Amino acid sequence: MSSEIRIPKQKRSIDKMNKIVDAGFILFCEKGYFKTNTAEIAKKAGVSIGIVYSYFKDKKDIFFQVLDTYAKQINNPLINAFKDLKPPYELENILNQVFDSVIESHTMTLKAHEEMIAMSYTDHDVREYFMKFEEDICHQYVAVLASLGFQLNNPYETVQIIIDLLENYVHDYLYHHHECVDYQAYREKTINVIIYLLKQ
Amino acid sequence: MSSEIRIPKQKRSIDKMNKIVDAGFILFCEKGYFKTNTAEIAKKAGVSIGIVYSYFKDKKDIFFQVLDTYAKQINNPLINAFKDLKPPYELENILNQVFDSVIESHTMTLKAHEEMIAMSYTDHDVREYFMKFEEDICHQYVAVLASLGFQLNNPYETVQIIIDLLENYVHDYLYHHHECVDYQAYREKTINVIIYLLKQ
Amino acid sequence: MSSEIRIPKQKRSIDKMNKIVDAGFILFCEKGYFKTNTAEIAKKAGVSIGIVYSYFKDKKDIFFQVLDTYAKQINNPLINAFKDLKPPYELENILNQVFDSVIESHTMTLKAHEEMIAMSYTDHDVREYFMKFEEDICHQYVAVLASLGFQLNNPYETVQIIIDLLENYVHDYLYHHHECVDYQAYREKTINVIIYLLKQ
Amino acid sequence: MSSEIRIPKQKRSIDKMNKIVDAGFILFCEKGYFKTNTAEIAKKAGVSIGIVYSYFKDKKDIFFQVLDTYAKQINNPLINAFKDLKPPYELENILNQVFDSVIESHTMTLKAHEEMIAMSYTDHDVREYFMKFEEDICHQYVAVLASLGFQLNNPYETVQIIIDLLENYVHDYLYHHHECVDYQAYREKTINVIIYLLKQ
DNA sequence: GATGAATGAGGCTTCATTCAT
DNA sequence: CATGAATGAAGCCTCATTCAT
Repeated sequence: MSSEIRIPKQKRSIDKMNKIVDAGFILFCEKGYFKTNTAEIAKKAGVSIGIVYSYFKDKKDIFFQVLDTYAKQINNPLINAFKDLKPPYELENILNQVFDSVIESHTMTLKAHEEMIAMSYTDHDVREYFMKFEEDICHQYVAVLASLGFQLNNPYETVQIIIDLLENYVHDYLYHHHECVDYQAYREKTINVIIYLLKQ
Repeated sequence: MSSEIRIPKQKRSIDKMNKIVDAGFILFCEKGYFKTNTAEIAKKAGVSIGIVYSYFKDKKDIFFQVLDTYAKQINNPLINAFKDLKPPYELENILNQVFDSVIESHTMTLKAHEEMIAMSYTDHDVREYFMKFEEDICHQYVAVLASLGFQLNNPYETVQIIIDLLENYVHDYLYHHHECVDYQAYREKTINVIIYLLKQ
Repeated sequence: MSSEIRIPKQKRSIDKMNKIVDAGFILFCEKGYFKTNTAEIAKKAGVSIGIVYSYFKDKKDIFFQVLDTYAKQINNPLINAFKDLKPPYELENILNQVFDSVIESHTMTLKAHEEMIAMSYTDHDVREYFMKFEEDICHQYVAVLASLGFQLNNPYETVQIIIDLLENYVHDYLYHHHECVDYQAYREKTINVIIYLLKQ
Repeated sequence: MSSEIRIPKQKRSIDKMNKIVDAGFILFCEKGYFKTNTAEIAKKAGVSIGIVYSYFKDKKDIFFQVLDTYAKQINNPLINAFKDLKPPYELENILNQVFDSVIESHTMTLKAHEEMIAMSYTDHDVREYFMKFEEDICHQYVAVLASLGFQLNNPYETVQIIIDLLENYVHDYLYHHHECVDYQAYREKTINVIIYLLKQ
């Protein structure tokens, strides 16, 4: 009979869980899931291995909690970008703000994002989680765009393309950085295309 | 140090190498690099573990050969798509053929592609390889488009966006398949955007 | 990188370390370093392989700890031999006591000594360690002889020769045992030479 | 039925055997027996692995042949040193010539000697061989000294000590080189002791 | 509850030896 | 005869997980 996983209620317990998740987040980002071991996570979290296994079923369970945390971190900035818009409210300005906001939040979580994707290719459960996450984002975007007055004929498809364009730009900009590419022109072109899509 | 890596010249040796690479390819796609062990690769290739290590320095070396094989598989179809064009030569028709061609070749190698990306996040050498590969593709596209008479103001940036749009579509279509998305409309919209980009 | 080497503080842990070192000591003596495997050491020590690697970085690290233990075992008897001297304090009597003492301590550690030497030929680090050890012994002998009132013109060189003579005798006596040699006469002759050296 | 070991008669075959033994000699000296593998030996000898196993039963068999070769190399110079003596025939001069001769031949074979000793600690057969070798040397020395007119009361024991003194000096001089030792004084003292032994 | 020592299966790799060509 | 590709047992080491204290 293995001991049950504790669901923490007390503040101190929640603190500990968070520390473990944070440690996992950092290490998974730095080294990837398979190259990170649980002892390291425990050490970085400042707790014992035993504690880790009293809050989490196994290593993968830690990963899922990290996923959740990551999702919240990435999710809010993206959507908030629209809510925090500053005038003038023309599309290009809006999109530039969104781009900046996404770049900022990605700077922290890009490696995380990649590790999640990496895992999602290999692990069925992660994949499931990830796809649900992407759908949520998609729905939120559609709602935000509707609230901004855009009446798109194929909102989900349009939003999917826009998200992809945005993600690809940010990704390339932050991480890949091919030498042959002028990233200012790249950004302008991407925004231009998004505007084209939104105006249909 | 001690044991040299054999570079096979004889047909039978090359066959054996290919079998190992193929086995690696399949297993890395199915289970990911870290969940595949060398014994499995040897077994699936129908050879002994020892022979694997006489052709490859280590497990990662197998992965690189798989990368190479994959790169060639994915590379040629993409470019050939333009060469095998059938009339009528209008842009939409051309792009539809390219999409079909890419979908077809990806069907085989999608999982591979994803595993490569996954690895590229974690492993520096793989990343290096992958970025060089992506740049090559980009240059080839630019050349093909030039030969087709397109005079783009920012060719590399435009091609980058086009490739991303294409990849994202194919990727989502083959793998993610979000329920809320109409993939026919998604495709049309994507092609429409690409045409918009090429007409600038 | 990942797994830290534990430095045991608790008695039980130190016991376990000692058991591993002892097991290593015995096995290295019996079979030599290269023919002893880590699983054997663990088994003889009555612990799991894992625990071996939580106390020692690798197999060679075990060897170094064995070296240390051995050095202490061999070192003290040698020097103590002079301190435990019983009257009459004439040189021949003293040397005979030293010979007996060294023979006694060597009986346990001779094979160890040899394995150390063997390793020192092959492994740079072991060699370094061993030479330092030999120098220490040499200095201690010089000090002991000085404290006994011997005023030698070339103390280090004399001591080096004496140590070698002593070691060779003990070694041959305990281990080689050539049939043509009368070991009583061999011993007397050796002591005679040492006295000759000390009287210069 | 494993194939018989070939005993080469033809010149070409003997050449090949010698090449293998030479390669083994060099590699065993450089890296030690356990860190040298048969493929390396074959390669350095310029023959195929198969050839190695047609002349030698196994890896250890190669080692024994190396031992033999080494023994002859080391043996002859030692004894010849006495035969090649140049006047004036006083003892100190003679011994100095012997020392030089031994140093010269050891310079080549010191590492070999050490590796042999190392092996002799671990391997029973090697040990047997080695002890026989040492006894031979001893007998030869006794004979040489007799022919030079020395009438020793315990010839074997005396020679044993002399050989040890000689070996230790050469060994320390060539290999250990402790900083605190003046090797000229060390040598003079050693020769002085040997003379003392021979005059008894 | 908390700790971290302990376990041991399993992964990667080497290499002495054989044998088909 | 000669070759060197092939084998696979065995070695070193890691690490997810458990459990005695």
